[in-house]
This record gives sequence, C-alpha cells and structure tokens, in this order.
Amino acid sequence: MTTPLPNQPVRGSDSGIPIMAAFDLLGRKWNMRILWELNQQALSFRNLQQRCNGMSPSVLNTRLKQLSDAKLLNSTPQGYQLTALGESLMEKLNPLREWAVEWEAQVSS
Amino acid sequence: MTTPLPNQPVRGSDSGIPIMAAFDLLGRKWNMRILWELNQQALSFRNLQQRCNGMSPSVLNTRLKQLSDAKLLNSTPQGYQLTALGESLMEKLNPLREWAVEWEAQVSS
DNA sequence: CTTGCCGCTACTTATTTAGTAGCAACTTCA
DNA sequence: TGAAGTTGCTACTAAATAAGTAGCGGCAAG
Repeated sequence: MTTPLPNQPVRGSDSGIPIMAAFDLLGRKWNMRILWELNQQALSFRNLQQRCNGMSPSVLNTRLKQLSDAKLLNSTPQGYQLTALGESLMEKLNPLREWAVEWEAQVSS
Repeated sequence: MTTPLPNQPVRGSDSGIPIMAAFDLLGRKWNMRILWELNQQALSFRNLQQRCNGMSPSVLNTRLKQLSDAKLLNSTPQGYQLTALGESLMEKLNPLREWAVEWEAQVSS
C-alpha cells in the first residue's frame, strides 16, 4: 500500500493532479478522523487509538506512516502532532463542521 | 453496508455527531470523487464510470445509492446530479483544491 | 523484581473494493 | 421488422484493505 502523494499517479486517478491525491489520501478510512483528533493537541499512539473508537493498531500504524510521508504530521516527544501543512488542511476542513450540522437538519427532516 | 448519516452511530464513531458521519461517508473510496465529477454537470451512469477511471459498476452503484440516501444527489432524466445540499458541500470543499496545490509544492521539495 | 504503560509487530478473520460478464430496456438506422 | 448499439444496472468471484486479538521489548515507578 503506497501513500498517495500529489505529483504522481494515485489510486483512482492517473493524472497526478493534486486534488485527486488529496481525495485518495483523505478517502481512506480514519485519515480525516486522525487529523481531526490531532487538531489542537498532540496525542500518543495509544491515546489516539482510544479516541478513534479503539481502531486497530495495525491500521493506525500504517495511517501514521502514510500521513507522515505526506508531511501532514510527525512524531515528537509530546506524541504525534500536525505539521504546519496538516494544520492548514484542517483549517480548510473546518467549514465542513458547519455543513454537517445543516446536513443533519435536512436529512432528518 | 449501511449509509452513514448524521444523527445515528456510524462506522468509526458511535456518537452520531454530524461531522463524524461526514467523515465516514466521505472517507469511503470514490465518494468525494463522484461528488467532484458531478459538480457543475449531471452525468449518466456510464459517463460517471468513465470519468472515475473505469471504477467498477458494482461499487458505483452502491455509492450512488448511499449518496442518494444521504440526499447529496439524485437521479434525473439528465443523469445523476447534485442536490442543493450536495452543491453546498462541494462549495465547502473548494478550498481543498488550493490547499492541494500548496501541498504538492511542499511535498515535492 | 514486579507492575504498568508505551509504541508498536505479527498474525488471522471479516469487510470492502475491484474486475469481469452479461441481461433487459430502450434507441437508431435499415 | 429486425439487427446493432447504448444505457443502467445485477451477479458473481477475486483481490485489497480494515478489524481484531495477542503479545513483545523498552522504560519508569514503587
């Protein structure tokens, strides 16, 4: 399993267009969630695992490697934490929270 | 395979918090891509399949059902097309494109 | 020197996704 | 009328990914 990166063909697109690589990376289970949990605070491997509903350590480990390769987070003495790039992604994703609330309203009606 | 919806437990979170349902839905392969392709234009089943690098029809079909259940798109005589809700999601995701370009610059350096 | 938490790895099973074939309904052009 | 093409799928099998469980070696505290 290779890490999807911009500038090279990725799962679901051979164009190498950056946004496609982003879709591929973020479209893998847990990746958005992990970034979300690391927003505002660094977390240890086991803490992160707990917050992600006890996700299996094998998957968490491969995810952490992929997200590191993608330069969205790194491991520090304080635990795993977002890079500046990772933080900037989370900022872009923030509007999603508001959208989800609106979505809830419309779906449940 | 049930469709992740806000207001109910979803894969990866039993809280029912809207954003978690969004992560679950968007974190499934092809979902973001499908919405992306339908942005600005309706597409037929087979057109959509072609644009998504020949994704398998079985998966496309289940995705279309899930996204319909989630009220993000629907089927019309012109083909599949986004609902207003789906369009509003795409607007929120637009900043991602710019981010991805920045990402490319940093990853490839 | 034991107890406990840490970051993992190894392994098996279950779930998801891919891939291929093909059918029934409809249109097109003869 | 009828043969040929297109469309929206469904059915089925195979491959890839994720879940689940066990446990190891390192380290720190008591």
